[in-house]
Amino acid sequence: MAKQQPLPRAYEAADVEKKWFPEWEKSNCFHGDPKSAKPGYSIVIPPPNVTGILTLGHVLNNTLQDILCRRARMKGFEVCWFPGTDHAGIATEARVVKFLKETENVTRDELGREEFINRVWKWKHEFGGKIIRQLRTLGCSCDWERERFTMDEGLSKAVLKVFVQLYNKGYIYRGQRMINWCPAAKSALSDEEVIYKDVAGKFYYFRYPLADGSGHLTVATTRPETMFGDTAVAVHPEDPRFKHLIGKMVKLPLTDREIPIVGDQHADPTKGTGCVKITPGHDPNDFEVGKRCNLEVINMMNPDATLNSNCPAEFVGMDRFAARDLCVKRMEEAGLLEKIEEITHAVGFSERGDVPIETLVSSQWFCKMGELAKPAIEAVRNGDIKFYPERWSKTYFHWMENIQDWCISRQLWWGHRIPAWYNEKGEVYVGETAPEGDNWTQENDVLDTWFSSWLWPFSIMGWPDGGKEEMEKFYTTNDLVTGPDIIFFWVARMIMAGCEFTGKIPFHNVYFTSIIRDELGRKLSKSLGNSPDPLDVIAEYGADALRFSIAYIAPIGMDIKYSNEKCEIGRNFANKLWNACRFRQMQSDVSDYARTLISAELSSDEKWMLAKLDAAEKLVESELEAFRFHAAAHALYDLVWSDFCDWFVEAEKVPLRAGGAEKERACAVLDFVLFRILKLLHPFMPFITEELAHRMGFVEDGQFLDFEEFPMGIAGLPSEDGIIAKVDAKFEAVKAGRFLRSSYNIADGKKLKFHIKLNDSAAMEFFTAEKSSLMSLLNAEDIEFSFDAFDVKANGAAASQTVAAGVVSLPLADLIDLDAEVKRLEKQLAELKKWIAGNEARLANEKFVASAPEKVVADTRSKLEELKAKAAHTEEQLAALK
RNA sequence: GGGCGAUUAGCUCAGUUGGUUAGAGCGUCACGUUUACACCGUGAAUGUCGGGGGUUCGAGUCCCUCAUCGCCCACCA
Repeated sequence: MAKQQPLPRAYEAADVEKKWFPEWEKSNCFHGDPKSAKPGYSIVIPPPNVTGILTLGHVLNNTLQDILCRRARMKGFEVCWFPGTDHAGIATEARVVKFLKETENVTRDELGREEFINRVWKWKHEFGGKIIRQLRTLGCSCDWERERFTMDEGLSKAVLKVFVQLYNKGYIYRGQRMINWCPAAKSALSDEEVIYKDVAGKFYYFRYPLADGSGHLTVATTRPETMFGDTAVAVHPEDPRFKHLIGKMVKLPLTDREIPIVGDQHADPTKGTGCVKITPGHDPNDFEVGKRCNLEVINMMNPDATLNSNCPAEFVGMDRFAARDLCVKRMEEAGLLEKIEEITHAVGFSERGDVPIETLVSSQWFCKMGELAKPAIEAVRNGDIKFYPERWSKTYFHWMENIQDWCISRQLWWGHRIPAWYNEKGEVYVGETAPEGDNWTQENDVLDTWFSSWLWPFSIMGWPDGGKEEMEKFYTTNDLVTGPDIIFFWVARMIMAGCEFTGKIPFHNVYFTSIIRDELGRKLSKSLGNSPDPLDVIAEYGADALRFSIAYIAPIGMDIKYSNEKCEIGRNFANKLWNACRFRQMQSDVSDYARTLISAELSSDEKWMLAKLDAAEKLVESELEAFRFHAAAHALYDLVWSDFCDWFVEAEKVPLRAGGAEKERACAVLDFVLFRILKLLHPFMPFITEELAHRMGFVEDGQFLDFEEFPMGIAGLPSEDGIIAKVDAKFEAVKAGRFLRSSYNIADGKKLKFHIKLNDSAAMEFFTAEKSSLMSLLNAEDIEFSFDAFDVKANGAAASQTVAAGVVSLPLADLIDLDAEVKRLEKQLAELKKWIAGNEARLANEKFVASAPEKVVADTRSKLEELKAKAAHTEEQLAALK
């Protein structure tokens, strides 16, 4: 055994946590060796943005992954947790553009493409990946040697290979289509990057005069400024009000253009005015109408959402919102504004830029997804991949079964440049390397960030060129832990990529975490200022406290309402554990029994404790197996605080006081239990458990808890039938005695005499044997056992409480309030009678007896007997007092 | 419009396939410094499990319905 080191009085997390991470890294604890003989276990981290800093969302996510990894390590797996970061095209480019403006007052375009990209790399080396360092503070046991970045050479190679492969297969194509455009990033976006928000808006009713002067049509729109892109007005072909007008022309106000009235089923006679202005260049529906009716497509906007030269002169260069106001003003002046209605409507915003997006027709690269989705749907449907909670598979199927082509090109510089080249003849060449000859120019666009992220589970291992051993050992990965908000962006696409490029699913289980909100249920965000910095929280409470608290409060598949005070759960728990160990150290040096089951005779309390521990170990294992982290945390909390500290440690003070062999045995059991608790708790609270395991001398220097066996039930548990019930009955009597004491406001410190009436000789034997234990737990001066009720006539009044084993009485001749005591007993009796009546009625019901399971009926019968006995005791006490 | 989720003690939430008296933490109240721990101990109080209906011997748990809140998806001028 290692020598134990004394513990300070209170647990100070900071020093301990600072100490262990370097130790673990120095000893290479977290390295996943593909050559190992152990079975492999792997997780890939959801790569945080390289620009990112640690948030509570990351804390939750990575704590859970760390719990899984450390547990797997303890269970004997060769564990590899692959860490890394994502280049996050739009976010990073925007971040660096801002940085360069602030520091050097230069713009992206002034620098030029090559120099700008250099600056981004420079920024990345200097400021990026902060989050990776912060994850260590949290204790994450990633294989840090394997940190990767989505723009690393190897991962970029994977992107090119995949692009070319899909292009050659005919899945990737370039085309003119209606896409989502972010005016802030000045780039195309995928459908998933558009977030719809309900905002207050206005519905403008405009009059478009008929060209022949015979009147006007009224159209309603929320986007007046797009009228400069109008190329028709549509009415329903069967609408009696307007069908005769089809084929006529209207004069487009504020312009000198005339546009036709067309008949199309898109115009719904029941909505608005029944007439719709058609802007094929800026609305997906209108685009379709345009195709059907052969209309011209006019783009009336610049990339930054100012109006372009297709608009009247005074509008050119004007921002879209300013243009809207001016447009309305001009219409009003022209007497063509009929009315304005206030409405709330859904407007698409850019996820990153947080500005309203524009839909417009543009030439972009797309990836057909239909065929890719098929095996990915099947993998989830047939259970090869399981979602936790399962219901997310519904969301997955819905999206996958209606999957649209993916717009993968972005008009950015930071990212994987599309490996396509054009020549003067208008030919296109797509390949992993540039074509021969110098008349080729490369495509300017880069790929969507997710086009590299979807390859993460295998590109991070070295695919396609390297990483053969890693792929062999660690791919398919075991579990993925991520938020449900990126189920489309990332999870679904990874499954498709895994199936397509490796022929294997990328992971077996997906655990979707909760979303963390503030106390008021609002999303955490920088702008609201309700997003606590986890590093501040760690500084105040400790990383273990934060980890444990967040696991403890994280329900499966629901939002978490978080506040810093919640971390008190974990902090107090850590302190409790610390002091339990400190108490043990105060008794004697730690024994050798910590690693082996004790062969000596055990007390009932000790057998009880081992049985409880055994059950808790099995429970924690089964909960973790089902990804029920919070249930596992609760089981641990109850085991340590309630079973171990409140009952067992208090009970063991008797043998500890007795000294000699008694004390030795008690210490041995305490050590055995404590060591197993530390191991069980280690995945949740790695720092304090490691510290205590070493300080207690359970683990030698240079050894670590990660490589101790994870407790999953005690082999060779010394069993005794009904031991838990027997000891529980003793504890029930203790509670009853304490209740009586408290009812009369007698200080805990005052020694009292108790009388306990026992039901039968078995109880008598057990309670008599446990007398010193009972006296200690009750702080009694003496306890008298008897088969008879306490003799009130001879000894004066007493307060009594009926329990399963009999009746606990506290003689209080002088103090007792007879009336109050009678009232209390009558109340107890009335309650008992109520339950008796209920149980009797149940048993009198033939259908119950006939159809309920035997065990339920038997339990009801024995419960009834117990209740009747209790009632009889209570009546006896009552009679004696009267 | 479609889908999903939530509604249990003052607050935050557990409650696995229906089974006897629905639990915990925080907060509240009372007592307390006896060999760990005041980041503590002992005890107490508090619930028509959102409303209504149904299935069942038995419903917080299953079904229907309504209400409120939240999220996701959907092309709606």
